Amino acid sequence: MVKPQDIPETVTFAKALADDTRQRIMELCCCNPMTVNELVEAMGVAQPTVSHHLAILRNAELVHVERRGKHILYQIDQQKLAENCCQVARVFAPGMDIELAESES
Amino acid sequence: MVKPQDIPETVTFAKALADDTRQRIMELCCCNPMTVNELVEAMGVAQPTVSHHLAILRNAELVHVERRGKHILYQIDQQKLAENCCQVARVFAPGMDIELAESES
DNA sequence: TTGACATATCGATAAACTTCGATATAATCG
DNA sequence: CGATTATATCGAAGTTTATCGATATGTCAA
Repeated sequence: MVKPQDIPETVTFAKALADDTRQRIMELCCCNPMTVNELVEAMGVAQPTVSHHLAILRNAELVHVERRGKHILYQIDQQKLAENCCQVARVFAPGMDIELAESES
Repeated sequence: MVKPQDIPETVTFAKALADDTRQRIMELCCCNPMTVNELVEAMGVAQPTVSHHLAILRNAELVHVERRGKHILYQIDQQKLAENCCQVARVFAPGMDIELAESES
């Protein structure tokens, strides 16, 4: 129910990435948690717009979401993101070997 | 200069991937060259539709194109595709180490 | 040349997506 | 409780995108 089943994961992933505003949001919260308002202020777009993009990233399961009092913290799920990148490479470039090694945890 | 604006490469790449029809085309020609007609027959969509998607893949520089007499052969540029995957991971998941090693050459 | 085949481009249509103002929901505080 | 703050959802407008029929371009063969 959470994920429409006909659409391959690689398509959901690519669609989630396929917008400049979304990529800018992703860069902002790739390495530390950000509230929606912090993202709004950093981005210079309306709050519903940021919420909309965050919803898409949530659906693609590319972000950690954590309620912290009044605020909600968003942060990129780097593991998921990297795994999706590897999956894309495996499917469309099977002749290349892509390895995922965590640098720390 | 081949790339028009200040749209990041990662956005062009993600947009090129962000369609189911296109991903099916990409799977068909990821490992061996295919003519447009072969793709049309395998896909069950109209020829202009396939040409349209191939143009998008060309713009993203994700395919090799080779004229072979009357036919034009398309094949995924696996190297480029894998490099783009790595770039996406580097930008949005810098805490993960992604390595690209060719399995053959 | 002409004709046949392969692919690209054009133009129209419909569906999907982005954006934002207005409003609803949820949590906190007094 | 009511007021305030933070975020999500709704609805509309504008933009982009996918699709396909018609047509143009390019290539080969006779």
